[in-house]
Amino acid sequence: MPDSNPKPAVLSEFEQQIVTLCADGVRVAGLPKSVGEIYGLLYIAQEPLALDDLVMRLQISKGSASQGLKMLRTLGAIREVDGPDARRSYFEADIQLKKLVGGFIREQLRPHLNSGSERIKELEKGAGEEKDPELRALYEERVKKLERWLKQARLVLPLLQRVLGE
Amino acid sequence: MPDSNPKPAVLSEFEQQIVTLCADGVRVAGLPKSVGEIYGLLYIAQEPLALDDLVMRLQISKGSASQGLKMLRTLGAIREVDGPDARRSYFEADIQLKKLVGGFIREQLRPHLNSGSERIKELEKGAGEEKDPELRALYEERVKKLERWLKQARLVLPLLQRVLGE
DNA sequence: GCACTAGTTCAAAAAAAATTGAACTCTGGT
DNA sequence: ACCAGAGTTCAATTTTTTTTGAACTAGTGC
Repeated sequence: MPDSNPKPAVLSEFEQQIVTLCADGVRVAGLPKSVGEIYGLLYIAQEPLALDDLVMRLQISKGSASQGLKMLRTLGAIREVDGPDARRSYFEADIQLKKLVGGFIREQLRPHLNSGSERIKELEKGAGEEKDPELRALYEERVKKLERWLKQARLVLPLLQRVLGE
Repeated sequence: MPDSNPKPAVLSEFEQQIVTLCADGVRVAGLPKSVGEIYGLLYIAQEPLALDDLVMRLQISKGSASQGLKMLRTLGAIREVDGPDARRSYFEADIQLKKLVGGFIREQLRPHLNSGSERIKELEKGAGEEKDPELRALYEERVKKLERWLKQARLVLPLLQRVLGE
C-alpha cells in the first residue's frame, strides 16, 4: 500500500538549513555532526521519526543513526514515543534548552570536573614533595589556584541551569 | 658558557602532570592539545619562557609552538614580557580564570552566535514561505524557539563573566 | 652587505575522530 | 523452530584536525 503520509527521501531547503544549523551548533559543544543533524531533523519534524526515517532522509548509515540516537537519548535531548508501527522506536526532540544544557553538563562536563578533582589531589601531594622551598611555594600556590578554578566551575554550572530555567 | 639557570630538557613528574591536566582541560574547550601543554608549562614555570624553551621541554615542533603561542595570545591567556635575552619574546601565563573564559567567549563563542543570528534570520523567511498553513505554523514556532535560545545564550555569557569576576 | 638567529608560514604527514557497512542479536509472528 | 525485520556493534575506511619540518621573512650586529 502507498504511504498515506509520504516522507520524501530528500530534505526541503528549509529542513536542510535547520539540520545544518544544528549540526554546526553541536560541533561547538564537541559532538559529531551527525548527532546535530539527527537532532535538527527531529526538531523540525511534525511527527516522531524512526531510525529508518533518519537514515533515508539524512542519507547517513544505520550505524551512525543508531549511535547518534543513543547519544541524544543519554543527553536527554530526545525521547522515545509511540508511533504508527509498534515494532519500531520513534523519537521526538525535547525542545527545552534547559534540558539540553543539563544533559550536556551531566554527561560531558561533570565527568571531566570529577577526574580533574582527583588529579588535583595528586598534584597537591606532588607539590609538597618539591625540595626547593621557593619552588614548592610556587607549586602549592598554583595548585591552590587550580582548585579554586574547579570550585568556580562547580558553582557556575548549577547557576547556569537555573538561569535557563525557562 | 654554561647556563646559570639550567632548564632540563625533560619535565619533572609534577610539571608533566600539570601540563597533561591543562592539555586535557583545553580539549574540553575544543582546542588542540599542544595549546594546553604550552599553557600548562607557562602556568607552572617560575620565570617567563621563550619559544625555544617550549620546543625543547615539551618536545614539540617550532611550528606548533609558534601557532600555539599565537592562539594563546589572541585568547589573552598569556602575555609577552621581557626576559634575559632581548632578542627573544618571553611569555608568562595569565592566571585569572576570568580572562581565560572571557577570551574564549570572545574568540570562539561569540562568532558562532553571530553567524547563528544571521542564519536564523534567513530561516524566518524560509518558514514564512511554506505553503501548508499547519506546517508553516510549526516552522514559525520552531524558528522562534531558536531565536529565544540564542537570546538566552547572549544573556548568559556576560553573566558568566561577572560571576567569575574573582 | 652578509651572516646569524628568532619566529612565521604552509604544504605534506601523522594522528584522531567520525562514519560506514556487514555481521550480529533480539523480538514477534506464523 | 524458523523467518523477517529493527536495531546494535565494531573493525575497516574515510574525513577532519593537528603536527611537523623545511623554506621563508625579518631584525641585529659586525
